[in-house]
Amino acid sequence: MAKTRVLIVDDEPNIRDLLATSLRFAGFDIQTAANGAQAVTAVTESEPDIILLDVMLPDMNGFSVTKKLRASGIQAPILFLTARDDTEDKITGLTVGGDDYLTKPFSLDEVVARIQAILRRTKTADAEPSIIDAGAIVINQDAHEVSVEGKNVELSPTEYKLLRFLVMNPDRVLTKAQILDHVWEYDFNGDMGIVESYVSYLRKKLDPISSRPLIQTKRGVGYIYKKQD
Amino acid sequence: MAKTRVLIVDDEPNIRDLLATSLRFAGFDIQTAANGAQAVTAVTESEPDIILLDVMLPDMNGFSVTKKLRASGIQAPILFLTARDDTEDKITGLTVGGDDYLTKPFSLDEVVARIQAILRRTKTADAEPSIIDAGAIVINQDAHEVSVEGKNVELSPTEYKLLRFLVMNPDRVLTKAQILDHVWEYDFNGDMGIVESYVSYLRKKLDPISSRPLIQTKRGVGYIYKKQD
DNA sequence: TAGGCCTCTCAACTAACTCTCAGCTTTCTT
DNA sequence: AAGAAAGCTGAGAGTTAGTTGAGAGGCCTA
Repeated sequence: MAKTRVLIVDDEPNIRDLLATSLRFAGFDIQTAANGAQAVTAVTESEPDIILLDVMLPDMNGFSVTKKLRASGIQAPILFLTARDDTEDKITGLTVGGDDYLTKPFSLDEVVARIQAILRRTKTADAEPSIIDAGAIVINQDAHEVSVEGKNVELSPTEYKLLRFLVMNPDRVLTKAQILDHVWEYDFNGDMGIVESYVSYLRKKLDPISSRPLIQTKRGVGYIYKKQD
Repeated sequence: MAKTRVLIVDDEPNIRDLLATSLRFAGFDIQTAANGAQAVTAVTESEPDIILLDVMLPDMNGFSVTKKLRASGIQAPILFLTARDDTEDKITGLTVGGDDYLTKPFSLDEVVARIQAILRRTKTADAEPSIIDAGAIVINQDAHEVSVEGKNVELSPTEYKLLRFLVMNPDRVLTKAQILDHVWEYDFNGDMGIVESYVSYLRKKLDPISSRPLIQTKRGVGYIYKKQD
């Protein structure tokens, strides 16, 4: 299967680069545009499979761009990016037809997860549930549910994202810096102590119902989740 | 089974796009026309299974278009779209046969439901009632009746639509934005607090007669209805 | 025109979550 | 064996998300 083509439309170069780098690494084929006009040009040159679109662009807003794109016959789903405080009025009517939105500042892992969720839903008509099955831990992404050896666990949003990141990268040590960069919002500026805290929270919830410690510490390096012992 | 072909006839590009995107995602094969003349041309090219027709078009009214379509031998049922303040006389006489009408602004979920209702009625001669059977909750769409574990519940129109949307997407978290975009009329521009209010109303009616909480909150994500626990 | 249902808004309240910090334990180094 | 570094965790402050009651206003029916 060819690489999925993603078009990133955002006027802030920082965000654009952050997304481009991160998504390229995640295996996507990336194109970027800094405003609505460029976006319209870009889609005609190479039709993307999905579009990441900032709702507030210098030349036009999300609705106008969407309209122009749709008018050019583009049917690719759109993941809208909005500022936290835009979220009441600006997004209504956006999550139609497989589209979705994400508020800035987001976490990189969340962007990838959303893209995959959208593509899954739009590609296959009747989407089978998206399940990450990694041995002892099974995550149902549609229902946002986690089970350990068959038993359900209730997790807070951050605990969920952290565990998902660990489980999606099994048998690999992830440094605290990597975890911070992927799981926390990109403008988070506390220290890595928070990762330790949340690993602790997870262990407190997971280990009592598991037959073995699930998240292991690699001292001086980071944390690892192993599919089997 | 091949995809159902829907022809959308409306002069407002916004509405056309909204409908096209939404219905395409719902699994229909979409064609569009901006006026009566285009509509007549379109139906001859590819015979639609159902037509969504705005009653007030720039070049001719609903009666004329219908007459022309019928004259070309098209028997597909028509779902008329009318403005809220259009008086009764604009509609009377139109909804003969399997036809029906819907007032603007409508909700997207409602459009899909109506289309399916019409197709059900016109396709199978002896219409068996359309029942959504999702575990504890059973919805009879023809009778607009809801039962929880066999017991009947009276719901207001909005409560009904909200519950239907949740029940038609079981075991999947639906965000407040998705719910707002599908269940509420497309021009609604209040905030998502209303979804919370209506979930609260539903719970007050459903939970007392149910053996388990039916609508669960996924904090930071949305709401979910699970077929079984 | 009054009464009743319905929709929607608002605000108080509650529960849950995020993050920081400090003191503790474990592991490594010399 | 002692000290340093790294990691763990409980407590708590501050914030945010979700729930619910009260009520304004619209619309329909009697």
